[in-house]
Amino acid sequence: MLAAIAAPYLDSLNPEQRRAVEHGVTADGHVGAPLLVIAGAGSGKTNTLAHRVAHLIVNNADPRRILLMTFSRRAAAEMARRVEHIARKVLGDNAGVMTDALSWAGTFHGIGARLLREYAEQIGIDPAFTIHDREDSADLMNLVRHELGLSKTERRFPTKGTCVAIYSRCVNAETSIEQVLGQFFPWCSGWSSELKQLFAAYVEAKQKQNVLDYDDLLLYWAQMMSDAAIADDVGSRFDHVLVDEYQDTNRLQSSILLALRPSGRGLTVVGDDAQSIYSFRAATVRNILEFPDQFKPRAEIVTLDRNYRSTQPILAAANGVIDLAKERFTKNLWTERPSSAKPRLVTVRDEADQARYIVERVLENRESGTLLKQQAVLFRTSSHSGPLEVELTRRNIPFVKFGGLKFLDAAHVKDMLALLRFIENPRDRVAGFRVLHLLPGVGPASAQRVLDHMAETSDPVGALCNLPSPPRAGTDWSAFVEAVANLRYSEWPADIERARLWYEPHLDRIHEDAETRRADLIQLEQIASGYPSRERFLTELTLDPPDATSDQAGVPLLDEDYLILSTIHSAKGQEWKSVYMLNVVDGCMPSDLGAGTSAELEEERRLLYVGMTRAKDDLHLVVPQRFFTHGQHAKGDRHVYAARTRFIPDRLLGLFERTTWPAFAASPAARNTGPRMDIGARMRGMWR
DNA sequence: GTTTCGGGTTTTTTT
DNA sequence: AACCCGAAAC
Repeated sequence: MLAAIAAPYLDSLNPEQRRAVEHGVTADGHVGAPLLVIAGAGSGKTNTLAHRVAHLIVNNADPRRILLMTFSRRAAAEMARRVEHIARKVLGDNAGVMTDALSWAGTFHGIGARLLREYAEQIGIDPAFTIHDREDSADLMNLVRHELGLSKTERRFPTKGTCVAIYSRCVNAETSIEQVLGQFFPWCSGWSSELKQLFAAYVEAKQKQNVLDYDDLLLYWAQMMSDAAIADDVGSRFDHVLVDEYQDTNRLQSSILLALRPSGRGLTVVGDDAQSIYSFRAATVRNILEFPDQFKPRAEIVTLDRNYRSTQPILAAANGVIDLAKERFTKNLWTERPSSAKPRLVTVRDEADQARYIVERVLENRESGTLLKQQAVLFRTSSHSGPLEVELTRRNIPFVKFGGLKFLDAAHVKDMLALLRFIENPRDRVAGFRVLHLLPGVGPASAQRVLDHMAETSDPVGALCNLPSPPRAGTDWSAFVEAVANLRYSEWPADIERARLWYEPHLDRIHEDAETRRADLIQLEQIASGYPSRERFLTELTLDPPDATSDQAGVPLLDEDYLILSTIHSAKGQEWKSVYMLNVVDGCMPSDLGAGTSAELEEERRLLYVGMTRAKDDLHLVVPQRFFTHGQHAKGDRHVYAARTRFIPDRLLGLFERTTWPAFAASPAARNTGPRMDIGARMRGMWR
């Protein structure tokens, strides 16, 4: 066994990081025993993983045979960039060539899609499948539900979204309907036989239409691996498999991993049990906890508990929060970054003051040299940032928002994508339905007839061309057929412009604000021109949608400065100099929807922990006391009083600096702006 | 058959 | 408040 090349680039690492990087690496291509890295928040996890990959490459591992799975494609790209940077120190200019060959870096879903297209023939599927996102899946579920007559039951049947959620959890958690219903959807437990029937029909519909949903990308991959010959073939393509954010993977993903490397040799997983926040997606922290014992000999465990990100007071507060968790975590973080400034727990009157407080602090920071980009506002739920967005717009402060509504969720963007998908895969009924619906005079019945006709033949587009116009579609029909026929054979990326030209009249007719929407479509066209083919564009856009929205139509230019707004979920893995957390009150954190079971509550606690540990120097938790209620009882200035989050009980208060803002309103009762408490509203609220 | 209107229900986070 | 579904009007 050849000793590994020990290079000076490892000198910057601490002993534990170095162990994680060097574990099982030798210069002769030997593949080491499995490795689990427990990497706390801010412990240099990404850096360590990047060093490990670089170290493998420097020691003659073939980068084309390294599989690197990350949580998002953005994380994969960042990893590749860092690997090249590190490898360059040793390999010089060759490093670029080597790391470009790091072509198997992406998400589980992305890698799955790629492998499935490649192995399509062997497993009997058409490689030209299209991929349904969550909303498409719900739409198809709805169509199927309708066909089965489950939409007009005596008792109300679960909504399409709920059906998809149940289905998805069964698949991803590898458990039965009964178990899933009992544990997570108790109000639907009377429907288990109907749901089974529905899911069977749903699966059949997907197959007929040659579409896969998100879950299928994992499920088909896992199933494919149950064939020994294929599993061998796929497994033998890779010498090393590395998985990041392993705490947020589900059972299905761990099955895939195990099938890929049954012995665990060459396998590295990295994660933090204290940061698991995706259990709503069936992720389970048991994956990471049980990982070592899946193999014999056991996997090596390396724990990174030194935090390089946050100051000591910030870390102390975050540790205080997570210490109150029901289960003990595998480590406690420590730091050597002293500071006298405790994180602030700021009480403000209402959400408007909360927005003003943050804007003031943000501008103050910018005055003293902290770019907007180095500051972030985090929140539990996308809509929480509404009042702040209004204030930022009013004061002309640019911002980019991550999480929540996506560019691709806009109806007009979906329309365009549906048309392209329909061209790509004419059997995709959800896409076809959506496109046909755009034609005036065409409703569900006509659309269904057209799609049925197409489904019967081996040449669906040909059938479409020969079909008579539905009764009331008029001249729009021939324009549509012509557009489809032309697009079928046109060249990428020219077809997207053609598609837009066909769509624009409909856009004008359907939407009042056609002008702003048109700008989105032009932007979509620009995004599209960056992809080599229609198939790649559709696949990658579905699996990795651009996740930012901003006050401007497009994403701001890279050199511009802007404030970051993000859901805590989307803030995963990131860090900022200053972090502000909105609505640190019970009902928002924990979300009152997520406070049902104890497990859900614990996850909400970890969510607060994840948010707090994003901060390097400066952390503000803002607690508005009063919320104007919206929704059903949105009349007049009805409001409710909120309490500080239960995750920061009195005994943790010493870890924070408590302030009230604005400063002169030391006690809310001292304000003469109205009664402190609307006791009548509270009493009435008890019975709603 | 399609569109529009009204009443009842839902409720977050995302690949 | 937004959404979904069913029923009446076009």
